[in-house]
Amino acid sequence: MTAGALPKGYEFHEIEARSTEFWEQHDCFHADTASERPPFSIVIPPPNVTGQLHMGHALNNTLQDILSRYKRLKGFEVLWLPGMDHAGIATQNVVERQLAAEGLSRHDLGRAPFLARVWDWKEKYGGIILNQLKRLGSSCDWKRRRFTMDAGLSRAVRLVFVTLYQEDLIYRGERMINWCPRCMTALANIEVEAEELASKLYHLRYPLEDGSGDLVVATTRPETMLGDSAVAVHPEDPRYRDFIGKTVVLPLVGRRMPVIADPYVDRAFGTGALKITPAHDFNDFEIGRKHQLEFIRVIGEDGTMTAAAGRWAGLDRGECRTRIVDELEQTGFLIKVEDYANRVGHCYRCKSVVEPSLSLQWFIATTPLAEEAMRAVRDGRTRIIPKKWENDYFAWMENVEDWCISRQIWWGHRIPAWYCKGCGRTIVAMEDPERCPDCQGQQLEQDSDVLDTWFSSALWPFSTMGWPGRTRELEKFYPTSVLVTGFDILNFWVARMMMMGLHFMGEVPFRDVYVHALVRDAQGHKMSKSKGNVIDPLVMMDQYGTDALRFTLTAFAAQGRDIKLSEDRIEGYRHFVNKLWNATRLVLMNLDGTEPPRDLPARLDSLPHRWILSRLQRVIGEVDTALDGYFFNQYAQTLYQFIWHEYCDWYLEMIKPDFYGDDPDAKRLARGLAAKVLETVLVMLHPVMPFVTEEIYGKLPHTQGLIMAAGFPVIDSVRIDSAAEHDMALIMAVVGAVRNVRGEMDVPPAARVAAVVLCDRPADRDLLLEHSRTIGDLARLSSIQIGARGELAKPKLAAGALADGVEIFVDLEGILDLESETKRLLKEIGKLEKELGSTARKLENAGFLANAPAEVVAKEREKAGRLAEKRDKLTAQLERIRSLGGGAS
RNA sequence: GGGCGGGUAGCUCAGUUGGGAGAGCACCGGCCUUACAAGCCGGGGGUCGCAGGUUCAAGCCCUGUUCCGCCCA
Repeated sequence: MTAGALPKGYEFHEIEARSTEFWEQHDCFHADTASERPPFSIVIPPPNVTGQLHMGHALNNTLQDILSRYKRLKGFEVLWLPGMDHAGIATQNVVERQLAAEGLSRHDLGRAPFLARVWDWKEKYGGIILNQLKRLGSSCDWKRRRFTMDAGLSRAVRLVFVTLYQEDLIYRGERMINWCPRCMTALANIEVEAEELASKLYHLRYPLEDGSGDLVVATTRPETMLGDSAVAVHPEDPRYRDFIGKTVVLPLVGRRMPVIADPYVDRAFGTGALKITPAHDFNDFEIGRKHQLEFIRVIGEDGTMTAAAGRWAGLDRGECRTRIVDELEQTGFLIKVEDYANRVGHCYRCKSVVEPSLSLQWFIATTPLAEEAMRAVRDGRTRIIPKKWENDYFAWMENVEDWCISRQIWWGHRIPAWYCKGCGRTIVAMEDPERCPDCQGQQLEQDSDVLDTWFSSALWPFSTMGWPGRTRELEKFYPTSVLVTGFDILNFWVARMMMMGLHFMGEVPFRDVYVHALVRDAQGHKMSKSKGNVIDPLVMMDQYGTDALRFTLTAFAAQGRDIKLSEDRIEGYRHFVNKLWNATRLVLMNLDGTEPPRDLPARLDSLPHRWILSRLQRVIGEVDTALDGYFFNQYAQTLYQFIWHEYCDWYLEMIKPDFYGDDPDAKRLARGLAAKVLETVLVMLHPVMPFVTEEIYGKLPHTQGLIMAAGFPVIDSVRIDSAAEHDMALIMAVVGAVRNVRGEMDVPPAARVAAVVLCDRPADRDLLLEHSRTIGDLARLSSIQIGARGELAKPKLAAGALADGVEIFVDLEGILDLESETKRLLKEIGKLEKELGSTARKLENAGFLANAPAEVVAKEREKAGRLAEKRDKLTAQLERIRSLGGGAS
């Protein structure tokens, strides 16, 4: 397809919509399990079914898309498997809020009708984020989309549960857990976020029963005193040695409690005496078990005080604290109150203060699973990139605690455990049991809890591919090639996938884990709705185009650093999209509807062509290195620099005369090469800017079909041409020198000036002579004379400049201001002197000459010579100007 | 208290084997030069947090120190 002129600006709205629809309709990203191509696979970190696309998703999926498209271009059979998780607590919350608006609770409906309602909601609103991902250009295999509550995945969940139970790796027991009184469910430790609060430290006096004195304890939670069953001191604390074994009387309550000794107590904290509430604190729980203390639950599931709290029963825990403090103060048991900053656990879903609580729950014994998961990273079966995150992974794995997997909600995978009312036996089975295998009783009651959402997410890499079936997907695409994710869920999710993958598949779930940064606002703050600093990716795509957004995120995705994003930057990169578009316009305009030759001559004579091809080969290499090593920012910067500042700024400018000239061969060559180089960079750019590249690619000659089917360019080492690069550098330097003079002297672009170029090296002189017309065009010269020193007369009133040993005089008769030219030369000479100084110091240093590699010394010598020559020439020019009456300074 | 990361131009950041401090944006000056004013050309600007050390040579390696951020207790 050959097209004429392109519209003047890139209209992304229509083009993006068209491409997205086309890709989807033609199943462009469907992975073929029968393909002979080598596999490359990614499973998406499943967004919540309740989710809306935010910048974190945009980054995460842009990076996955870059890898997917890159590998597709490289000839891999790519599977990028999309889907969502059911987000148990979050989704239930959403639907419960809807119900609340109708004045109903889920209990009013009952379990089955409530679940039906959640499914309804899911069907209606649950797919939003997937459409947003499509809009972002994500090249997922959409036909293979999965949901953690799908029948297949649910079966996998059940099999895993049953198997682990049979292996004694899942058990039910009464343990301390974190309880969210708002969500009314247990949480895993990892789901609790510690947040610093300005609170108080209350010093309470506990009198000894025998009247011989008092113990003062310090606590941030005075209401828990109602559940105290001991006071602990350090066994070696001389202050309290005599108290050990005695009995204290709990104020207000009157309970008699022992004073025990335990080395856990921190003598330096508070008073050194610690009240022990075994049912409401993790550490106290351990002490309580060790010393066989009484466990008294005074705070209930809904956050109100229980009957065990006596006359405070029914009060909210906060209210109770106020009342207790009042009463203690009135009765003289409150000694003092200090301000105290402490870290308090909050529910990561609803931000309520969690209540450590003794509770009967299901757990996974994680330690045995963690062993293998650590080994897999240690021996490199899975790499974590950047490597520093391995520390976090190991730190967590080494101290891993049993994972509480039961949740007291309804939306999720129901725990496949039944309790026999007859004999009390627990039955865990793949198929729902009808009678108890022990007593044959039919009074079976299923556990009402569901599993933690992360339980099913932990199976994602293989459950989505059809496990426990032995599918072709698993065969071809497991283990997956890479997992791309944020560090915030490294332990929530990645660590658990490692454990489950290794245990059930016998293989790691992914070869690489690429951990990317968080997207923050321009000030470096986390984006949050409450702060109002959220930049909505959908709005950005609307305003600047998806490619601009994607390119921005990529250009900033340096390993190990957070991304500080602002709208300005997105706008800035939209300019790049536009630049690319306009370069294409220029090329197409000059093709003039012709089909230039597809194949390039083996040998090219023209310098700009040789140069751009040589640079292109190097760029191909740099892009490969960058993407293979997950250096996304480098990938983006390399192409930006090459396209804008080499291809557009120099190459296209230099070949314009060929386009406009009469030489048919030169014209054909320029047309062919300009198009060829553009096509090549488009392919390389396609992974990050799928839309604009697809659109442009279709308009170039010789291209057929979609850009994603084009092969990724391969370095053609024959085209690497150091001589051409060297020659171009000289021409660029000469042009730059003239432009510098013009700029400094405020010569308007329209004014053409004459120049004399003096160059003693014959080879360079020939080169400049050969390209004198190009130099004249680029530097806007009216005439250019080139010769050896002494051969040509210098213009009378000229500004001089130097480039690589070449001396250039720009004739500024009528323009030159002697004073400002003097100033300019002095400035230049000053800069040279400074540089020369540091070089000279090195060369005078005997140690440097003796120890540095010969080539480094030679380089330094050469540099010193060059600088000195330059300085001398400029000084001579300065003398000339002064002799003409320039500034005396 | 422990661990990790960071401090480089006004801002945001590159700098992957130690050997001439870079980019983008912003800023200043000149331009509607027929792809692009969403553009072109030129320019100014840095004691690489601080102090030591290793080395002929340190933004880079080592030690200490300070500030900021995150994680854990």
